[in-house]
Amino acid sequence: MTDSLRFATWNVNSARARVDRICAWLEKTGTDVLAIQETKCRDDQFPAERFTELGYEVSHHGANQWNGVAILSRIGLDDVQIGFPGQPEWQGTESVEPRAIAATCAGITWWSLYVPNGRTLEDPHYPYKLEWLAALARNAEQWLADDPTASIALTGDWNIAPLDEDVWDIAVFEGATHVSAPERDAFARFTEIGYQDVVRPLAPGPGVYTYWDYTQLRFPKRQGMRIDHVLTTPALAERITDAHIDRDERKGKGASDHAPVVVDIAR
DNA sequence: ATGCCTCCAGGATGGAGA
Repeated sequence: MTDSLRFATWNVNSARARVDRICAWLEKTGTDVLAIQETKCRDDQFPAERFTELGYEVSHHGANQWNGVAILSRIGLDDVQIGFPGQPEWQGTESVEPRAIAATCAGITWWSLYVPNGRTLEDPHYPYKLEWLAALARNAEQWLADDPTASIALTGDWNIAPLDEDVWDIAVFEGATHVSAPERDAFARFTEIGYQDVVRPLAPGPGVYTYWDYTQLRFPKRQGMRIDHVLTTPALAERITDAHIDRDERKGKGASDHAPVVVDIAR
């Protein structure tokens, strides 16, 4: 029993291809709760037993080979929420994509979010991304209004670099998604309603990233993006004792293109 | 050195990621 709990979020880029690495990482780091994005599988394909063997409870939400989110917890996993009220549907479909799941673990509601990519500024996925974020913000604002002392974390792959220093060369991203003003405004909305980025103060940039493209030697060249974030309510922010990005996990054969983002929370 | 992309479905190669 330590005096702090370890929570994390990680876009694993396939749960099935990454399960050995995920298990090794959980054991090595002593992580209590992990939000996973891009599991890329159906519920029946998710390697849940690999995690239950290690003492974790598991909740997964997936539909096919795209998206997919999960929560693992070894300190209790209650009140699972699949998606959020008003979560937009992708156009032309009648189903909501599996991009959001939450569970309450030791009194902390930990969301695993996979924000739509956007693709290009002209693509229909771009307004979808903005609508998705606005709908999430409306819920997040209401949760805090309902209980100003709530311990809620919005974690995952936001697909937004909030500051110019969050990409290795802002000139390269001229006219691209992830850095556009509407996306940054959509992200800033969460701080306006009271949520705080609890990682940046403890892992300041420049040159601090959570994602490196597989191509063009982006990782060894240190050419990455900070697009995975942990935003919390004020009551939870007060309990953060440490935070870091586990850059080493991006190394080696079989790595995800994202690194885990880790937050330590006082009991 | 941290190293030239990887995942999925399908059964070849193309879509998606960012």
